[in-house]
Amino acid sequence: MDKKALFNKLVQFTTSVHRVTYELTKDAKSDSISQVQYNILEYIAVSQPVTPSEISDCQHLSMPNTSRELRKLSEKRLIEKINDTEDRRKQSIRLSSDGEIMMKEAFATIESRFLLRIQNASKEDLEDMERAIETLQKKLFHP
Amino acid sequence: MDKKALFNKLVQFTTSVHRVTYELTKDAKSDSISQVQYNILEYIAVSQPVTPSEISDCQHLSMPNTSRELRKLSEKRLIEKINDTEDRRKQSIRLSSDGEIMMKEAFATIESRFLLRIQNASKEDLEDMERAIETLQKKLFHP
DNA sequence: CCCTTTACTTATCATTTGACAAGTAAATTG
DNA sequence: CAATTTACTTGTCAAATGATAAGTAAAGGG
Repeated sequence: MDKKALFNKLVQFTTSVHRVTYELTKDAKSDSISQVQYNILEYIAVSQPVTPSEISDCQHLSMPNTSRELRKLSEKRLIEKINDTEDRRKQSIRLSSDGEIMMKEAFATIESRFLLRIQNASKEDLEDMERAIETLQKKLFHP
Repeated sequence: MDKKALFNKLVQFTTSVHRVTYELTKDAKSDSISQVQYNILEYIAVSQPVTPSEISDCQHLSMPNTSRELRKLSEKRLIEKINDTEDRRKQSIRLSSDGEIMMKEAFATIESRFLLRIQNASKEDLEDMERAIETLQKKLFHP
């Protein structure tokens, strides 16, 4: 098996993944927040509690810009900042109840589109997909 | 197999794909062009010749914004616009020789990082990955 | 206890991106 | 051939994003 050929398949594959991700998530976010703000909320939703530094690292945002966006999300009552009692420089960021509701709705939209996409898949197809995802996650998209 | 469980695996998986894509492509583009401009060039590179309308559709850009970015890329001598002889409203967009060189370099950077990532994969691993990609492409990320 | 580092904030400015209104020119259609 | 549609352009404006300088407050280390 040629590694160059695998690379070319990967390029095509990631293009497909990005396209499908776009289709599943298109307009799933509320109009009241920007794309970057949505990305931050999604990250918080799956990893909470997180610190501003972690958001900065994982979302590839500078600390000043992270701080600004978190302030906006806080003003919109979508997140809560809790001061760390151990290290008072640190903050703990969580979704507020409004934030939880917003993200729950977004995920529900995305999931329903996903279910539509695989509606015709057989039991065997689903198992194949699951195995394929695990293979790639382990052998190619590992950390 | 539970479809909800598969959905959760997919969410994690696409996050991984996006992360690895970021790592492979980070700083691969020249500083002289913006991210959107790079995306357009990448699309042209793999699909040329293309029309401005196709770029607009596939890159999710309005026609006015597509037109502006193509003008900038043209001014930077990275693409060439050729008027269609059949339908004189249409244009055919291709990479210029400078554009070809720029994209060739970018792809070379990305490919070398990819090779580094799979350097320890066995022949069997590579075959597993290829099969997994084909499975997902066919059953999940189809058009 | 000073000095340095870490975590985060504030302020500011430039660039990029997105959106809309209006326009041109060629093709198509009735 | 007039009216409509298609393909693309130009101009303009606002919002989002990115980058940098400077500052605060707490923690850590000699």
